[in-house]
Amino acid sequence: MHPVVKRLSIFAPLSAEEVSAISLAMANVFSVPAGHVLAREDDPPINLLYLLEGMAYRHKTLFEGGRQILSLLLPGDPCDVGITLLARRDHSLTAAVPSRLARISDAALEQLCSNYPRIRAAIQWATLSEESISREWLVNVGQRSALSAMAHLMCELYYRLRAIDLVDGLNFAMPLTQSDLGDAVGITPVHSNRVVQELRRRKLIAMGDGRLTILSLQGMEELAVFDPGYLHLEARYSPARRANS
Amino acid sequence: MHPVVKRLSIFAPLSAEEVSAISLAMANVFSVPAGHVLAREDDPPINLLYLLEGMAYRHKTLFEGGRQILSLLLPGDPCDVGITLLARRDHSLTAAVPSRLARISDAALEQLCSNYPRIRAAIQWATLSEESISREWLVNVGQRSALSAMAHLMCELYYRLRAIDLVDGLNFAMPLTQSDLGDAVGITPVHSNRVVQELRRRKLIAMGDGRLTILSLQGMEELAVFDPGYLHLEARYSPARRANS
DNA sequence: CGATAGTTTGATATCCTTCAAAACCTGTGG
DNA sequence: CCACAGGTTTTGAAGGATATCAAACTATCG
Repeated sequence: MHPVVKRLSIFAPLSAEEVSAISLAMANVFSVPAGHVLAREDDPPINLLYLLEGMAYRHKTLFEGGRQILSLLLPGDPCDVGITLLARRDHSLTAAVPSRLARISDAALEQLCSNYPRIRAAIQWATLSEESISREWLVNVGQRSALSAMAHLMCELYYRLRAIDLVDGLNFAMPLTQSDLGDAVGITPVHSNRVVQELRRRKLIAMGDGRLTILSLQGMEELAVFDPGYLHLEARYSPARRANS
Repeated sequence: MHPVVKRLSIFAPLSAEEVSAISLAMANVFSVPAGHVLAREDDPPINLLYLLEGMAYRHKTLFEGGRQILSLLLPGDPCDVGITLLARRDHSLTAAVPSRLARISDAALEQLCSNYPRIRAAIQWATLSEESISREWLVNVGQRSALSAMAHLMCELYYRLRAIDLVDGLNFAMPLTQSDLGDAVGITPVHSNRVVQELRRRKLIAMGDGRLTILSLQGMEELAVFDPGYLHLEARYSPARRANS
């Protein structure tokens, strides 16, 4: 299934017509190597991208070398919805692994959305859930210990990848270096390494070769005090909700 | 001028008709006392609010007492655009001071936006700029020292309030307690106090009685390595940009 | 006037950073 | 096949920033 369809289907099932409209709109596909900078801070905001395969991250780099990873983009995630309303980009976007993306023009996206209101809603929903994830990251960095924050990040990745069928049991592709992980949770690469080692020592994870295995999901969730609600992955139109309205 | 109009006018000047349409749509006004919880985590997302006067903040509270303030809302800021697409709220919203707000139904807002496309764009822009601020907060908490982060937050407040004409020179209303400020930059109330004292000692700020004065904007900006670009407050349709397109 | 919230202070503990270097891994060119 | 370069992981030692704990002080308010 098309990655974007897969992603948006979490929000609401899409009709065959909607599915093919999406595939059609995402025709302009290209590939980039690992480390490729897709967009740079201060660039004029022209690219509307959808990640199809691989992984990318938003980040900001500081004065004296510090770097903060702001969010991780997984297959099907929209990269910069609506960004053309801003005068310039406030952060960069780079591919963490060799990735495939689709470029779509502002106009074409608007066309797609106005033809298919449910697609508009689904894309808005995807954007809202990315914002929710950002908020949780702020909690991660501001309130949790390094160990707990790292475990939390790994749990998040597991749930997000599982939702788009990209996990194999408790094992999944995780191409980020320990430095990258550190930059995501606001710690030093050296400390990131020690944290990863501690997780290994506790038999909670196994990691290497660009893959991560969660050995004890329960153990990780307890350590992180992880509650997947913020990912908004439950079916939006669940029976429980329907009963309320 | 209506606070929402003032806020949205930063994006683009609004016609008299658009101005009165906004005022009309925001007719359902109510007041809340300081500390009033406007919406709670896990609540069903029904309220669409606009802050008219005062100050509010989004926050998450943890297991064992920790609290992270996720963002500050100033007059004219939309509170929860689009949130009805989510099954439940992932964070709480509370008023920091006695505040006035407008409640507007999902349908009425959609009506307003579809009648006036420029208003839709302006609201989207306001949402995008709030997201940008959130990203900078992540940098604040993850990468800057407590002193630098606190200075950064104060600079941000100054610029945001200035943009909506709520500063008096370098002095403005800042009703947050030192604890609140600490929860915004991810530090302890005790440390927050020491940081504030250090800023005072360096003659960079004066603070008290619910007001903050920046004594040296340059000094604060240097300490924070502050660049207001992420606030996206420059006129969107500036001569410089027009020349490009 | 006592109660409650916010601010301030001091002493001590701990988490995380910094610095420096070694070990390891992978791809490249000779 | 080896040597080498560059990036990543690992280790150790030491310092610094922030947390924690406990208590005093200040202001505000009914």
